[in-house]
Amino acid sequence: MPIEMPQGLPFSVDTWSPSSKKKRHHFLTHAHRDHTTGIVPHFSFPIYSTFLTKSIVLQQFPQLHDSLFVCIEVGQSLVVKDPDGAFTVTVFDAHHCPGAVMFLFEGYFGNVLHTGDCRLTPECLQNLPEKYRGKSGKEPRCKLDLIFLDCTFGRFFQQFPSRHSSIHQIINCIWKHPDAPLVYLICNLLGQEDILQQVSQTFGSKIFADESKKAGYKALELINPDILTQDPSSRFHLLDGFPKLCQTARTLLADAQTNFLSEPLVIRPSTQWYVREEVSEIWNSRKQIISEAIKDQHGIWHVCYSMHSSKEELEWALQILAPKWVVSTTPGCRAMDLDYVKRKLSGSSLTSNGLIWKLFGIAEDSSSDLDASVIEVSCSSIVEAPTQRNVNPQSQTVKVYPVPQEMLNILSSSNLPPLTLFGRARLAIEDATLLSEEVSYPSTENEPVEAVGDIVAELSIHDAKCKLSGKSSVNSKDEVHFEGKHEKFANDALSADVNASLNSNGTKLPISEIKVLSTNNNLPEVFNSDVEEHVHEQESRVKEKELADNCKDVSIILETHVGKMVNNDRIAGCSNSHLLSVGSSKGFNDKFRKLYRSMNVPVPEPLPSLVELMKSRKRVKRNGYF
DNA sequence: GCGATCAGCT
DNA sequence: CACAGCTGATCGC
Repeated sequence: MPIEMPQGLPFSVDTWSPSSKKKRHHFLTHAHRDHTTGIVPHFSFPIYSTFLTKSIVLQQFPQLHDSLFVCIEVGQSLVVKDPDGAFTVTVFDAHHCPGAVMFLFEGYFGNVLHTGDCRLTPECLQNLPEKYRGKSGKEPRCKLDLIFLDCTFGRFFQQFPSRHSSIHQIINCIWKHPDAPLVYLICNLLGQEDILQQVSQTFGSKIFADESKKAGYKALELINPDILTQDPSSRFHLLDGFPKLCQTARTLLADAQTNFLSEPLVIRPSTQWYVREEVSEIWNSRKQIISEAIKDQHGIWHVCYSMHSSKEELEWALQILAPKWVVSTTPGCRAMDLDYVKRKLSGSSLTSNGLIWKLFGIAEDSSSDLDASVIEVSCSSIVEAPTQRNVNPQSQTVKVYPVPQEMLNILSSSNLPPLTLFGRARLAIEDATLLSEEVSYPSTENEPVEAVGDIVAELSIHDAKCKLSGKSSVNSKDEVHFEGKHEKFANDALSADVNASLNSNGTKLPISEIKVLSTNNNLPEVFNSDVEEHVHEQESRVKEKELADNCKDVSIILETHVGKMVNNDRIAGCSNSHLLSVGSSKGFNDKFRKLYRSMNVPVPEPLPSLVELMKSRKRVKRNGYF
């Protein structure tokens, strides 16, 4: 659940509302629906995202136009020019779902990392610039001023298996049930493609996906079309988790019984079942790592598959990054549950961090006494979701640790919307005066912005007289003019919005000028000595590089005003470049061994039925010879 | 009628 | 409390 950025930041991340539309730059971390809610009525140029995220979003919302997006890939940096000062944004893999990234912003506002939704694995952290990572218990050379952190499971103590391990558990579950004639996989979320790919690869079979339920796996068709089949005789079926999964599972099992068939397998890779109180309590009391699939009373096999970090992973990441300030991007003030945040607050170093006050639009004034007592801050959900009905402003109260006196004054003066320290930035930026506010920010104590990555492009945003012209391509350094009745635009919705912007902004619209400054291959360094991880890292680099190459010249993106740019081949080529040929028996054993080695797990025993078959073949041979 | 928003469900 | 996403009800234009 994304949150609005504080008024001191010139950009929005994953929010599409009238207030975030007033920001000058818009970033999209990934294409899950809860991060694109409102994008159709409240989009605004430019939207920065990866090529893959853009492609999925355009598929979901055909009303949007390709030219709204500026593609930026993992490992790349952009220098974005802004009236308040240029800032650099660098993109890192968020290990959440295909196309999902974290954004690191470095500029006059300080150094801000927005994780989007993420699984902050060691590998994920290693990709961040070295200066922001503390090593061997030491603090990093350069501290992040602020992290917007995905605290979805910040209250969940249970360790999550790695995604590799989760997929292995699924494969093992199937392996252990050779008699199951059908295997139903509830995997139609963006982010579960790896499961289907690995299952398909391991068992040498494509996965049946019902054409009538196409809406559920549209993104999958874009990312891994090769592993799907329309042939219902496949042993593997994609199953929709909705509606009433328990009932569906029971029906499938009962049908098999009626027809004297072996039980089918219904496998649900998800974290949801494990985080339910009754289940999580059992796991916590057992102090066991979730290492295999579990069957519930409905006959559904659950595998813990998480696209978000556990509390443990978050604590570990914060220890490494040692940020000055943490804001949860998830509701419920969950950053407050993190030990790092609690320690930080009790350390009461808040007054020294004037930069943060400015970001949140709070003047740093004379009285800087610290009130060492614990205070209660009203944490009304009405600010978080102003459009929600039936909300009780008094419903939530959180404990906050020592807080500066001026903060107390501000909170009690009540002319500002409630703000939860460290819990959640929830600032209704209703008065858009922030853009015109003359606030001079001190330069950060940190070193000057440095560009990291493959491509450094410069983007300058300025107000340009808006003429609609029929130009279908834009060269870099060209100013973009719009003229007349926008007949060259293939998409009516965009055109409508251009008109809307013209009206509301008095014929002015911010236009970007993009200039590619340089290209180099300085991808972020890797310092881990673990060879396996390093190899994996290299593979994902190759993938990233391929994607990056596809978007090398940022101006290309702007040249695609007309016609759709959703290029299935290109995307398929990227994601499947390392895919083994499905269904091929040639060199199967080797590939299996490689697959399992790559997952760092023992190679499983062959299927009992296969062993039986091999034995019988040997018997036949023997009988033939003698 | 259409689109936005929300509750409910898994 | 608790993924992400779908469906259907409701509201407002």
